[in-house]
Amino acid sequence: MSDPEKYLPLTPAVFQILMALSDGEKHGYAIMRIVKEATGNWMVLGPGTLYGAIKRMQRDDLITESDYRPDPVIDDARRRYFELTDLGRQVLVAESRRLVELVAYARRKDLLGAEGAQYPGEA
Amino acid sequence: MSDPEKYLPLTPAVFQILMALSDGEKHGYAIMRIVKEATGNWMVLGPGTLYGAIKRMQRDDLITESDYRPDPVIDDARRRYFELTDLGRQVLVAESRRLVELVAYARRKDLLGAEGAQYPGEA
DNA sequence: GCTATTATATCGGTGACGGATATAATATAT
DNA sequence: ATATATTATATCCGTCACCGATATAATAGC
Repeated sequence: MSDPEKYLPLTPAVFQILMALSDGEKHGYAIMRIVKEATGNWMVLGPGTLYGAIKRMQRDDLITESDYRPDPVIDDARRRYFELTDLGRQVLVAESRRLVELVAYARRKDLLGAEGAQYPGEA
Repeated sequence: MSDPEKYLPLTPAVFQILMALSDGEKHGYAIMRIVKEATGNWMVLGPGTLYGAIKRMQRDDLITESDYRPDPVIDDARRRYFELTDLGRQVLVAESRRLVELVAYARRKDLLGAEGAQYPGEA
């Protein structure tokens, strides 16, 4: 029952990979596309970053290789599918909460406008 | 007029140091204490991290050494004071906005409870 | 005067990132 | 049928941030 907090803060690459897997198993190349799309072409994972991170995340039991296979008609034997472990999901939630705290901190420092203030009418 | 976005994402250490300096110049050791306090003893910058980061941030023109001196009665000649540059503040704001986007992304993925939802009554 | 704290600085190990390169299967176009 | 682009995974290596250890010395408190 290792404490999810011990894995924080996540690197941007690891955070995005966990996010990409949060709604179901996906193969490596799909993760690449999703991260690129989710960040508006801002973060582009090269193969070195992607597969290096995947290996470390497996080692740390954040993700695991699943035996999922799509419809054989559209399957591609090369693909390796990965999914979140329970720990991986807990770590992702913990990191998300940490980010919420950072945003609150930034708000206190007046670094963000009134836009999206927690409570309308707030300073 | 270099684009602040080019410096993102910030490392956790750099982000916290910029935050610590956001409301006025401070010397290195004070930054250490503030970061520790602001993160609830969670992030503790050792001297290697602190002064290494400071050197890089000066090189990148995010902070600059100021000639500020406190009341000579309580001054300490050893201290070196640092302050945000205009670029440093812009980068800090840009990073804060990036974090807001990440939190919104996490909300869309249902990783955060209803707690602190942007609009009460929201899904 | 002795000791703890304050304050800055450097060094070296560890590890993440990211470009380059490689290989090959699958899909598309001619 | 064949050439080409895309999909997909994998490794290597240079760079750089982090971070503990170590060092030095001024200041404050006892």
